[in-house]
Amino acid sequence: MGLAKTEMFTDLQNEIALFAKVFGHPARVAILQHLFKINSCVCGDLVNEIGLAQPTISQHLKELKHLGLIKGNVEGTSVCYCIHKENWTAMKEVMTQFLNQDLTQNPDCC
Amino acid sequence: MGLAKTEMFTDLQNEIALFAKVFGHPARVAILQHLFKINSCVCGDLVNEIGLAQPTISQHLKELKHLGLIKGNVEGTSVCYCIHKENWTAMKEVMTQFLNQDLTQNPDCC
DNA sequence: ACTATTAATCGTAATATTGCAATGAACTAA
DNA sequence: TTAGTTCATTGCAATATTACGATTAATAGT
Repeated sequence: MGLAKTEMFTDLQNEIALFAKVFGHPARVAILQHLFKINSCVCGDLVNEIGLAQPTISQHLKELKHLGLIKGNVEGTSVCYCIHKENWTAMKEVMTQFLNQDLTQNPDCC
Repeated sequence: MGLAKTEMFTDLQNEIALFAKVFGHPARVAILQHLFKINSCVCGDLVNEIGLAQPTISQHLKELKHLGLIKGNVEGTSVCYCIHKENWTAMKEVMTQFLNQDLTQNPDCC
């Protein structure tokens, strides 16, 4: 199949899964880390920084942009990318709530 | 290809990606949320709770167990699953650091 | 206009993921 | 032992993802 049955889950569950999925590839993790690290926005330096071909990086950037986590600005022939701060913060809120579910409630059973 | 070139990324980047990947499916998100919610540990109630077939749930549980996020105990004919608290906390630490990268540093560029 | 540069898109091959029917393994109860 | 229950595993079909060469589109410089 390879097809997630999203209709049987809540909006929140699907939202968490979508965000998590985009972090589920080390290249996208590396791209985001680099965008956080570099003071100015970066364009195709990412292709050199990360060792993947230009079309591959472009594809990963597209996915990140599609989820709203980064934004890109055309500057001449190059494109400048950076973190979309508001959306990142909103995403962080959702993911943090998921990660911080209460562990103290139940005694260990297994 | 369909094959992530993990060797060109850091251990941390790969670790984040692996954790994120397992959260990248709503069924696994739902399973974890249910394990957090239910006071006692759950076995095949998950099959009823979530609307997927038994082999499918079993496969998702296997992935969660493989990453160490849950543990399972055989109890007669049924198997009791619950969150692996120590590992969950360790994972949360890694993911939280990734999510909490500093946004205040750079001015918006785009 | 011509060329170079940069990045998106297209097309395609290789691999991974998802879902389930069928089966198997382990235990329980009679 | 036999039958029933529960869950894991196997095998397979459908779909998704990843990666990149080739091409295209847009801009800049000459």
